Amino acid sequence: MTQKQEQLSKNQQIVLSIIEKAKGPLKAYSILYNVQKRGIKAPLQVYRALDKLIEIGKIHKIESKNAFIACNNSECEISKATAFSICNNCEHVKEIKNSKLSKYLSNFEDNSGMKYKKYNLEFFGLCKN
Amino acid sequence: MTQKQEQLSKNQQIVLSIIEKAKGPLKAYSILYNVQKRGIKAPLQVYRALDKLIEIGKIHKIESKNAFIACNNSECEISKATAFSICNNCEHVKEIKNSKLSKYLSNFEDNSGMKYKKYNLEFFGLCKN
DNA sequence: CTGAATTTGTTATAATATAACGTTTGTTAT
DNA sequence: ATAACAAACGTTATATTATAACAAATTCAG
Repeated sequence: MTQKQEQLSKNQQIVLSIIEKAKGPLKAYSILYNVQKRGIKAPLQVYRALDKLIEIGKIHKIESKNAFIACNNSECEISKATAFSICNNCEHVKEIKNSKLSKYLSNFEDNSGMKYKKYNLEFFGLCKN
Repeated sequence: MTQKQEQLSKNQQIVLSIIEKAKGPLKAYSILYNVQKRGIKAPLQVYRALDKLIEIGKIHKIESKNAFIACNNSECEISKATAFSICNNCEHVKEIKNSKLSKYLSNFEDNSGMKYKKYNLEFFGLCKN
């Protein structure tokens, strides 16, 4: 039956732990500098780990910032419905958990008849500053 | 009173016309190759025009593709509420005009109390292929 | 006209991301 | 255990996307 082990590889663990410890989204090369002491030397090693972590939903990419953040949604296995709140002033980013919003967007259909399998939403504003 | 002229500069016109003629989103360097015969030689000239065109809402950036598309929303003066439909297969991209959706998102508030001034939404799926 | 702001042109470089190779490790079926 | 396959690794080079810095030209309100 082959119970799939779904265990992260070494590089994936290293990259994930850095992202999870961070207070905000991290850029790929900033991750790279942070993990060089742990043996990861090349951008590609970071990008490969990032790709995998995104694929399994452990992290998300903030497209408007080219940065990566840990998933804040405990049930998120595959990230196909993501929404973020981004402060234009302090750069703070937070994943929005809102079941009404996610239901609304997951069920959204426009007149094209196209059925959407995935969405990414980024809100911008100012937090209390 | 200074009726602001709001006329596009030469480079801005050139870049805009290329984007408007295109069937889909264009990448910055693809725009550059397309306008070299018209005297624009350097990436920065393209990026500056793009920045301005985005600022005044004539075009939008598709963040997940690093590509630029003409605004499809005649009333769009400043792009602070954008939604796109993206086909994962044929790469077709279309701006979604849906007043219910835009109202819903423009009025969205989460528990953080943060008021959002801008959003960008990208839907992914498959069109008829 | 004049000063301020915007746009331009140009060179160089920064930042982000992937191609192509061969090797190593992990998993599954026999 | 071991062969076969898939996944992850390491490495070098390079592609792609975007901005810094500076000086000159243009536009425009007063």
